[in-house]
Amino acid sequence: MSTETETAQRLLQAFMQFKRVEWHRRSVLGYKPSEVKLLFCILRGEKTDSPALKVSEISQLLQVTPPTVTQLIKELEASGLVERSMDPSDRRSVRIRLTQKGFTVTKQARNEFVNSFHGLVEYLGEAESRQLADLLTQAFRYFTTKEAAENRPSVQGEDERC
Amino acid sequence: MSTETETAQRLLQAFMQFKRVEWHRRSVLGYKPSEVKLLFCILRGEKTDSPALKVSEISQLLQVTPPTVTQLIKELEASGLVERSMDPSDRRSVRIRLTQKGFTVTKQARNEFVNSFHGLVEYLGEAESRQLADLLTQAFRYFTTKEAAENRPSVQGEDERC
DNA sequence: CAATATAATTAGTTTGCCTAACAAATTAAA
DNA sequence: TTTAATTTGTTAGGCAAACTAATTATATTG
Repeated sequence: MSTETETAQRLLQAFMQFKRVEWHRRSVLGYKPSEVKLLFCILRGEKTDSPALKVSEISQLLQVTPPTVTQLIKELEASGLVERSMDPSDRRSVRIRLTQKGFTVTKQARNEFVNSFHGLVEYLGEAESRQLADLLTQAFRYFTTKEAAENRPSVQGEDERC
Repeated sequence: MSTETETAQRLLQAFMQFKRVEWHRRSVLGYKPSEVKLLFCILRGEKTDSPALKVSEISQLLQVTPPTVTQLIKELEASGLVERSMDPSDRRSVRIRLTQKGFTVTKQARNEFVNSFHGLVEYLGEAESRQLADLLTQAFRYFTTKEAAENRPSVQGEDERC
């Protein structure tokens, strides 16, 4: 077997085994992983001084369909972490922002996550960690462009993700 | 913010974005990803000259619970890709092996996968690909030992995976 | 203004996994 | 040697996270 094929198999193995890791599956502070991800996304969106994110924007950032976002927001609203508000300039749009409680919880969850990744950085070493982040990002690009090419021939743009 | 925290955040970002990549979600040859994974596992198990894998062994290799394996095997059996057979030396055990059709399909699916990873190796470069595989494996170890430590204090062994 | 397009939601489905409860077979104990 | 405990696999049922299709409300355009 060629060296390149062997490397390809090693990579495949590594990805398959890694996919099972539960760093993202565990609930944080009693909220579901998907909810936490949405909270992170909203927090990021609020950093900019533009108005709060719309459902459609969140959908693009998280790369999930609008119904998924609506569902998650309903849950988070019920928990009192986010608020809906109508956009007066386009009353079809719904702006989502964190409540005070939501802000606190999100920050807390973020801390937990970053801390656990602190551990990983210690384990791998600073330089290796950076390299891993870079390589993963490159691999991500490879797969997404490949998928895009396969699913929707000749479509460009919209590569912003959360 | 400290450099280490910044690196931790970069890693976190990289993982979160990568988690969404669909290299594993796409169905292959009309079979569900989870089914294909199981097929790979069985193929691996058959390489050794020991008897065909038992449900419990597959469960350990794939790191899923036995009911999950039973379910998948039921599907694969219905599609005629695998066969159950009783182990005469312990009639509780069920040995799983690929049918001729199953063997063909599995090989084909494997080729598809490896080919797509060929592309990744070309994209990243040989050396970088190897390093990515290594770093992912290390990260995998970090997370699994961490999880093990958190969930079941002081348990060792059984680190073989598929 | 009528037709069409867009934003969000509702309803229902799929995939992948889980836990709980159990039957059958095996092993250990009385 | 029955009885009790354990192991192996299965069934049943459920939950999380995503999807598609259809609906409602609002905007935009011919």
